[in-house]
Amino acid sequence: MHRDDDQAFVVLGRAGGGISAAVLDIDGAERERLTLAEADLGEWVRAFERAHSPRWVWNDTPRWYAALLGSGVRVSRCHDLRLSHAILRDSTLTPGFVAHGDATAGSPTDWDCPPFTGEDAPAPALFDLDGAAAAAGPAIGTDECLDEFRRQRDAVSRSADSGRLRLLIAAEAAGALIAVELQAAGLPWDVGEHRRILDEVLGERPASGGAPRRMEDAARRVREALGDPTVNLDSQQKLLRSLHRAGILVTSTSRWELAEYRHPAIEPLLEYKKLSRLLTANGWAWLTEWVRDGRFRPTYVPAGVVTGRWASAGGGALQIPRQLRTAVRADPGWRLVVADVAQLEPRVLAAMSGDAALADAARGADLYAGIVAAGAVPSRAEAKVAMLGAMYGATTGASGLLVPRLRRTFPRAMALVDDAARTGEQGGVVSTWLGRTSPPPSARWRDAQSRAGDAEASGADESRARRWARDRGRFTRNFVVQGTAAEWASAWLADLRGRLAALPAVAPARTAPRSGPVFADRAHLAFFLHDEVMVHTPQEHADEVAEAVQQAAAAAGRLLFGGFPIDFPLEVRVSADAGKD
DNA sequence: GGAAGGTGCGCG
DNA sequence: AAAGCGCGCACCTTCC
Repeated sequence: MHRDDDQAFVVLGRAGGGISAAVLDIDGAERERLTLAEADLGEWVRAFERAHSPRWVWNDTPRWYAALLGSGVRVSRCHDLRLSHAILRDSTLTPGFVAHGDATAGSPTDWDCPPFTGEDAPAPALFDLDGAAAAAGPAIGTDECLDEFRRQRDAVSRSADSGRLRLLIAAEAAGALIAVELQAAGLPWDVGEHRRILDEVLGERPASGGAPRRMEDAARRVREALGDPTVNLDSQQKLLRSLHRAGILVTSTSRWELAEYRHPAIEPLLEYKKLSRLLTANGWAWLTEWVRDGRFRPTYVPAGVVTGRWASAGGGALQIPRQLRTAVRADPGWRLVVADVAQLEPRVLAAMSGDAALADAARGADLYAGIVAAGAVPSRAEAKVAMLGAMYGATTGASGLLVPRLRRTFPRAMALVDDAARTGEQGGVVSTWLGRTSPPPSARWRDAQSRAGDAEASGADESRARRWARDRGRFTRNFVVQGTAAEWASAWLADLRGRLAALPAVAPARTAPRSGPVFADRAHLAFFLHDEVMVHTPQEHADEVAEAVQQAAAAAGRLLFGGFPIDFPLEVRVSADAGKD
């Protein structure tokens, strides 16, 4: 795992009819340029990685790394130009960073584009997008990539806080690698258990293709109670009218509002909605479409959310209902180590604001109990609702009422989110701990604000401007906390990935081949969701993995917040394997 | 027949 | 119709 400074970076891109690799030293000076046939890329990367462990620089991680992983080649580090570009373009730490070849700052370039998903181009055309690159994704020529890489390095080194930006960019790149690896390894999914749940909850699936038995049954009871034998329960408008005719004067068909009424139609209707959700979101069709060979392989989209959180595409990976969690099951002889962080966002808020009182309250496993102990509010339930209200910007109701009490007890933490809200309301931008900056307000938003200031502004103009200002304030208030929590989570994942890679492989007889060539013989990440990870591991390494997950959390805390005394306690569970129940 | 918007609900 | 942030997806309706 040594690295020599003469081969610190390799920029990969297209040139001529093949692929060219620019080898750079630690100062970014080019030492060598190689031309490779596409078919030789995997073997060359494997050898170069083993010899030099460089940071691989490429336009867009999924475009390159999915194919490499598929041929069994893993890399330890990369620099994702597209993701870094998005950070540097908006960050207030790099005000001079303007898109390449772009006369007017802010107008989109090749680098401002969604990630490659494999869907906009057939697999054989993976590296075959020469001239069409702009439409389908970021620039792909080696020279263009090298150019952009140097501009990004310059911008970071000139920045007011290059240390934080380097951390952010490295964490983002690690996340990009991990996202591809998560999809390649997949989440072990027990199809039999999933089907058992469907049969039990929904009832048997009729051969004719109609709704399953229990759903039909619930629907029939609703129609009877409403005296409306044909009403379509899936049509919000028709259902609403039918409810009104039956004297149920709801203003929506949401479950929380329906639950407030007493009528024989309510119970079966709530039942119908619950079953219908399971059927349409995660029913038999979902299983057929998304689970192959015992693995659920969604596409993860790092920084797919403005705050830097990950999004997902396909299969609703980030919305797997708790109801189905028992279908997530390790291969025989393997275990799933499932870890989640307790109250990540308020802990991050304590650290980034340097609020020692909130950090004290966060000592131990339950931050909300600590808030009660600090005397801010009487009960845990109130502590939770107040803290969420403070981070989301609640102004009314129980939550809004409690927030001022937090302000008295934790003035520094509350000042940070209140300042972020004020800045947003005034049209400004805010930044996370590591320097990801929120997008500026839209032209529509600014127009609305300036129109409200005109002498002839109507009352409607003014109230709309105020409402939009408050909406934006709640967005920026939450941005700083949610975004910094995402940074912590990326650091956690990245550190954990390194620790897992250091664990030994298992013997061929003990492998999990469905996890793919790179991960079949070792512990690997299998799922990630904001503040939760799952690691699929040979059973004999489960204890070490559990320990690694803990150590990675502690390391992430130190990496972001140095010596500031803040805990990130995890709940860690080790599952049984498919052989037990 | 498809795009766009609304509604509702799953996750954090 | 959430009060109070961020998403993705399915379904219905409207419009072209």
